[in-house]
Amino acid sequence: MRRAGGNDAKEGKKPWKHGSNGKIQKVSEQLQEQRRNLPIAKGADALIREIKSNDTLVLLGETGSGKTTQVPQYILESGVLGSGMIAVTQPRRVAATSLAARVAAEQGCSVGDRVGYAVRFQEAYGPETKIKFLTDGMLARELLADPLLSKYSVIILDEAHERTLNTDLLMASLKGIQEARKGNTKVPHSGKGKERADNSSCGALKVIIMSATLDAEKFSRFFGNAKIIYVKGRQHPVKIYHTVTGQNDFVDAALRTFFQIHVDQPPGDVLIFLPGQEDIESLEKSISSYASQLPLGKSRVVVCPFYASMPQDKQNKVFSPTTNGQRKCILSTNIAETSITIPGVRYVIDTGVHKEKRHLAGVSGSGFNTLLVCAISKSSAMQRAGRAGREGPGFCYRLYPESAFRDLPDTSEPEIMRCSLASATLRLKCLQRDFFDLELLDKPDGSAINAGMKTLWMLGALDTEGNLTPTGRAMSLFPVEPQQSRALLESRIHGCTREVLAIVAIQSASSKVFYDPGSGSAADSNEPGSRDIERRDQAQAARAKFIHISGDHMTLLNVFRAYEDLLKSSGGDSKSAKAERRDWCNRHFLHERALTEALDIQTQLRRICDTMRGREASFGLSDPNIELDWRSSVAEGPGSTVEAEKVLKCLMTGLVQHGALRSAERGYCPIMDKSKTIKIHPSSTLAGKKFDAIMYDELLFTNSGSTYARCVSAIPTSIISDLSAYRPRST
DNA sequence: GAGCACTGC
Repeated sequence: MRRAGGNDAKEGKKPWKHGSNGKIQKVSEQLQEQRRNLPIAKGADALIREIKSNDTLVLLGETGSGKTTQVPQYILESGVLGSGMIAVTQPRRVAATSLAARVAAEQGCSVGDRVGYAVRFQEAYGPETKIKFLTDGMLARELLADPLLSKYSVIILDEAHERTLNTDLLMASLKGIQEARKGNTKVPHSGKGKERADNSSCGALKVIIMSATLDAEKFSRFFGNAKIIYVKGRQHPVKIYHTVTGQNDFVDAALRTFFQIHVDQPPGDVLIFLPGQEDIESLEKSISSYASQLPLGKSRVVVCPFYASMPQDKQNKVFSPTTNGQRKCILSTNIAETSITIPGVRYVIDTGVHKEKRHLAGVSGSGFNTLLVCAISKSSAMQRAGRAGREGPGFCYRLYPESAFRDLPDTSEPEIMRCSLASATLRLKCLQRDFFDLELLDKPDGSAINAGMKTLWMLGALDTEGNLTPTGRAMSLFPVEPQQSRALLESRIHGCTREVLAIVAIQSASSKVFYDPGSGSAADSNEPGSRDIERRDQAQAARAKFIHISGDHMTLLNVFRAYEDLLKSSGGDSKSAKAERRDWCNRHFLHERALTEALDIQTQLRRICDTMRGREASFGLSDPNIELDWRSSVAEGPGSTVEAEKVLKCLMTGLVQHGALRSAERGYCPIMDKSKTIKIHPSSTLAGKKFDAIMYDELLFTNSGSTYARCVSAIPTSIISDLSAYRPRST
């Protein structure tokens, strides 16, 4: 067990943890009082009766009902639990950790004792833990090691309406697990029905699906008409306005609406939902410029852009209180819709659009992604409006007519229908299941399922019959995309695991490494235009020293190495060391968050390599004498041509489907779909350059109408033939 | 020459 350290900063003071005994008692009484006043508290006894008499329940609770914090405690206090644990899943890490802190406080214990949590890189639970908050991805991983989830007596899937891929897959698995643990059927993961379950040991499993929207009936039907229980919420009323006609230019409409509010309405901050960075920056400029022309005496406007890929210290501006008479105007992407709550918001302006990423399987498995601006759903619109009513009555201005709202789909399409299925298929194959035999709330198209299978076959993870190979089994151990775990396994043959591991770690970090300055600092500049170009030139110059001629993958390796060197010279957690690292990242226009996350991932992957080392034979990997040792490094050393060639060779085994050849008249053509023409994304170090063949992490089709290859490397001439002649093989 | 919503293992 590992104790949490990182979460304390976010929670601020925790008197119940550090105070005297008397103080603990006092805080606890206040908390108990708050608990008793929650809307769900009135029905607690009835709820427990329902939980006792039903295996599965659907709990439909509005925001502010207290369902997530209270239901696990009711179950714990009612004694229905027995010797097992309660798992409560969340789509997001912050939710899991902060809920654990809250519930531990209400229970009067420390996080990690009776109440704990588990998210990637961070966990706090022990032998005493009865309530465990965890991300849905974490429970999905646990399922691979323990297909009956035998540690748990009750599993609560919270925020089920968000329909994340992992929540959907868990729901499908839980149905089978319940049957198996009752002893009625075979073990759910023996799809072919060979074995009988030895399942009486862990007892029955209760499942509670929690949702905030209209999906309750669908969940209920899925679980054989499970009982639905409704819980009232507690939200302040939000008055909603629609425009009379549709708006062509939502940025301009948002600008005008903001100033109407600013001039006519009483104090309160304004939150504007926009699709992406570009619109946010453009609106930021216009609002700042008009605000500076307002007559003196009118309250000043503080404009706060807010999107996930913004540096952390700039994000913090959103949470800092304004001085008297100022009005904050937050320009945000979807990040403020669910992930983060911003205090002080009284007015919401909803453009009605967002950016949506979608994977298209395409013909012949030539998958590519789209990132397009499109209309939101009704539940998104309601969620956005609700952001104005967190602290008091609020107002929501929708920049579309009421008729347009009525035409919106009820909910957005579940992730399972929009993403690549390769990774999920690999996990299912490890449980001897697949998408064809799995009962799901929504089933992806056959073409999407087949494309996922084909990818795994080309990587050598499945054989021609679709059965899991030893390579596939080994790949599944790594919490990264199959393309990357495949490259990692290949690296043992070329003796460059250290290098490939670093690249895989940085690739799978969630935030990007390079920071592209937009107009971020333009608001306080007199000549925004020239300032922008200057900053961009600075960024390019700072980046130049990392560039590797072969392209983005080796460039990422150089960045990662430089950061590792920096850590060696100024390691430690001292204030000055941290400041030095932050300064270094800022000077080089790098996101420190991406680099620290990559370090965490590197550590995690190394640990998995360590557990596999020497056990290659047990995975059936060919030539068990070649170990997967993360210390093995290219003998010729960093910067050598041999190094780049070996590393790129490994990466290419993962990117076999992501190669393109240059045609004289049309730019680059993907080998999987020669009818298509693609460009190298402008963010790439290879943008505008010409090579015979390239490989890339991803193809992205955007509103500009072009398809771009992102994260691109040139394929060394010596191995171009490997690409077209590729046959799946095992490592 | 031109651009990358949000999560998660």
